[in-house]
Amino acid sequence: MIAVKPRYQQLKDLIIERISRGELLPSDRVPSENELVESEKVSRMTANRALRELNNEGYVERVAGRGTFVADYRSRSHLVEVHNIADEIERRGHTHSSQVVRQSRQRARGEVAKALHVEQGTEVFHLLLVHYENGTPIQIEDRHVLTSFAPACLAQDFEAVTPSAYLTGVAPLQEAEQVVRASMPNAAVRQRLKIDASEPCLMIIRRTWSGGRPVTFARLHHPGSRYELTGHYTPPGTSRAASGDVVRLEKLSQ
Amino acid sequence: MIAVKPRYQQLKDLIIERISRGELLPSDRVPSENELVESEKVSRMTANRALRELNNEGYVERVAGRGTFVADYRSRSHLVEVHNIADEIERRGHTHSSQVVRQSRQRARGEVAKALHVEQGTEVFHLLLVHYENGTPIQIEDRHVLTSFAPACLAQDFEAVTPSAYLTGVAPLQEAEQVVRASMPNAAVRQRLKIDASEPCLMIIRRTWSGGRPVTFARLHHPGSRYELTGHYTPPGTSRAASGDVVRLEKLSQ
DNA sequence: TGTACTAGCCTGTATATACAACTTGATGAG
DNA sequence: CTCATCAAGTTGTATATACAGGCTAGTACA
Repeated sequence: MIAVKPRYQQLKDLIIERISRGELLPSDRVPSENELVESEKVSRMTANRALRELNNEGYVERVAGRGTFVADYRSRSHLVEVHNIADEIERRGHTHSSQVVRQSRQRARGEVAKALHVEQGTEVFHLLLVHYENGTPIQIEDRHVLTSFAPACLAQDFEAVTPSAYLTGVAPLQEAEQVVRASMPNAAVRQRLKIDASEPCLMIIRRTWSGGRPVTFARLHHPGSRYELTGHYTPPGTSRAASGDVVRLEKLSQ
Repeated sequence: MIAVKPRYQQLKDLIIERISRGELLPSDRVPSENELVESEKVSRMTANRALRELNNEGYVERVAGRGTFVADYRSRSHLVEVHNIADEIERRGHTHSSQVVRQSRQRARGEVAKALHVEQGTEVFHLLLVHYENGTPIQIEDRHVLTSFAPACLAQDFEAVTPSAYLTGVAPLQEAEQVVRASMPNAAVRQRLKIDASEPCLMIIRRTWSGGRPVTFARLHHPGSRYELTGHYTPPGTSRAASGDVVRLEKLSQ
């Protein structure tokens, strides 16, 4: 990349950088167009383009007359919508509860180490939870988290705040990758989900990145009879408001 | 909506309108900025903004020095990437083949009629295919298509061109909705997929819209042991090139 | 004290202008 | 005939300027 980036892109990168290093937090005020004109020596139109595109891309919210503000991670990334099962359940008007089965330090082995890009034997946090919808088990969350990403992980009460809600608050999750498959669960999973031996599971294996490296790796088991994923796709640009749910994955009511 | 739309938005709407009514087809040339300056009496910067945003949104492709062209439906919507299993398979360097089990007219009943928003008993096309990857069955495609959407459906050779490729060529598919679930298949499905009674299926139920109404409804069955869905999510605006695969669902090699 | 108003900041839009870089086709030299 | 060059059209970027309209805080007035 010898080519010099255009000025408006440099401005965007500058602001994204400040956001992702935590220097600018959600709802913080971003420099106004005129402030950027001053500090970065650009014309107002260039500053306008940078902020406008950051707005379209969901990084910031702009209010005429007030200013530009860092968008909440929640509204920014569809990732979050995908993540928090408690929100999903409550959006359906049901009650969510969860039970922490394990919350410990563990040495990453095999698949986990590979997924998180760490050496075999590196210490990571291990969380094992069962999520319930109206008292019925709906998800087993088997999650590994990089210790450096969320050092306070062991002190959290994950029955009060789900891991994904907590992790989302620690830093913006910038990229995610997931695999969905149908499989027959083993006896331990069956027992925790209260399903019989003939029922398949919908499994989601998800890795999430922050700051350019994978920070959590989760295996989610759902009873096939009680959980499905829905996705809705609309073409880009139908409207700004709708762009937030280019991808929405959630359980259906039926 | 009493408020008058901004000029650049009017230009965008104008061009989107021409595209969606088929007046402008993929790879057709879109009026250049200077032509819009002339015909629409706007400044070049306004025309530039309209075309630039249409480019970001995937409606058109712009090439400096050549012009602006209507984007291919394929590259425009991730929907298509989701759709064509033949492309998926070939991208992995494997060979795709398929067998048409049924290709007929049928009266829509129950779920099908409901999904396609038609009266019970309305005639629709019914397609039943088995797709193979290197000779191994990988998907059963059970699809219903609105007769008005693709009148020539019965004359097609779907072993040569997959239904999704064909339907994509008929008109842009503008919206899609899908449900993914894990379920145990019945004997007929098991037999066609050559799996035993203990293996679950990954089922995808997908509806696709064009011109504001659902036009096809598909139920796709995949053997759980041989097929998984992967999705990759990146934050918007990381780069234009990457925005095409905000969502990419494809089978993993492993 | 309370209310109305206004000045000043902010975003949103629109225009005119300029220059760079790319592409294509035409033109002209060899 | 072939190749180099050039002109014209295109996008991409950047600036300066202007005006409309939203929001807020502080000021003036009753």
